[in-house]
Amino acid sequence: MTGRQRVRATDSKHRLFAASMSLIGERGHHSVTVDEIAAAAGVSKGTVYYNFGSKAQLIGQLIRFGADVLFERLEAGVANPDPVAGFRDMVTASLEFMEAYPSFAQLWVSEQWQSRSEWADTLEELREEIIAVIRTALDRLRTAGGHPAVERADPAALATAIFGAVLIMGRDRQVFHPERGIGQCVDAVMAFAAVG
Amino acid sequence: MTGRQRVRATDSKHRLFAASMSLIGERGHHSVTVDEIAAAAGVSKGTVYYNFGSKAQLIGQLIRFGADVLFERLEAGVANPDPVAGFRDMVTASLEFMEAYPSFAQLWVSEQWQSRSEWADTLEELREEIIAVIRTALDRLRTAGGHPAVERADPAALATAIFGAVLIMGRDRQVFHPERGIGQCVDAVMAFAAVG
DNA sequence: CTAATTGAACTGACCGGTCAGTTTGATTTA
DNA sequence: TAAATCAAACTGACCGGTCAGTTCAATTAG
Repeated sequence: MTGRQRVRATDSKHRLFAASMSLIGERGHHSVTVDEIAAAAGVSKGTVYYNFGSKAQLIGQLIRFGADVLFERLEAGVANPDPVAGFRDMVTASLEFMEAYPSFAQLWVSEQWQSRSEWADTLEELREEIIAVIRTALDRLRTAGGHPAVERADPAALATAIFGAVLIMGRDRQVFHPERGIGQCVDAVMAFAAVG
Repeated sequence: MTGRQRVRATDSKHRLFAASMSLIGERGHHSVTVDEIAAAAGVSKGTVYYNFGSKAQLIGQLIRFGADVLFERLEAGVANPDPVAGFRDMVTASLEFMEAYPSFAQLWVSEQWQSRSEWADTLEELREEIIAVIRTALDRLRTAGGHPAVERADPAALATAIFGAVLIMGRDRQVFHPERGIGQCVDAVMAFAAVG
């Protein structure tokens, strides 16, 4: 409870978080072992279990942490009074987030559409929230007018398409096209959505 | 090597293919065991190894099989003389394919962006080919004119965005929104791409 | 006859999880 | 001020279950 005791614990947790983040981002959580994570964090295996209880809980906390950061960043986009700029901010924030927390995108892409996943419920909730945010941004574009593409399609389906485009765009950048700048990706999504 | 021998072999292979397809599509290849696949195919475990050599090779053949079918279907879209209709056909064919072979989408989504994957090379090649097909369709839209959104953005990035939108759309349908028709999804992508 | 298949037992590597013991450093005691 | 105490933090050897892959004698089918 005192400050000094927390120093070691917090440090280990952070080291483990960081190690998990990069290892899982690169290779996926299935092929990363707890021993590897511990080694990469410069900590013993026991410490992982002391701090997190299980591999699944470690990943669960990783997801929850990532979700908090993501929504914090998305809010900034929603806050922008200009609908088009707000939309752009939202897309940019998403891609920046994926760059900063690569394992989040990896986990999402590999676990979201699997019923048996440990984190299926958390991820599904999260997905609904994100779709809701996108729909809000689309609604604002729609009421602003001048965006026929946005006005035409089923809002839920359109939001899913945008979500997919951004998610895969971000993941693709990380793995295959690191030379592709975030701006370039944002432009492609904006052009795609014909709201540029 | 003779015809009659192939009859039984092919039958077992098909049964195993079909079983793998649905099990992996539902739960992901990591959580599906060889014993389960054999049982679902109504075949002994030994037969799996007799016919495929290993789990990885079974999945590899699954991927190659799926790829063949996919490209066969995509060709139909590319063949359409009208660029817009061709684009629509391409998207429709992709979504129909994903519906018919759910594990393909599952494998893709969970393995494509992972360096350590057994099938990384195959999947990467495949991805390049698909991006190329999408770019061809986009080029035709561009030369046809009247699609400012398509003309504006970086072709490679735009193709990736479309790829992502369709992939996630299809997977989302399978898992979360089976009530959403393929037509509805196609409309959303077309509206998104502002080529409807 | 031969290729294909069966099924059941077996191997062994891998890996998540455990736990008895050790380290650390702040606090108390004499 | 130095020894004793304490609890949190940490260690790493070890355990046990799981599962891919093997083996093989027996069986079936063309």
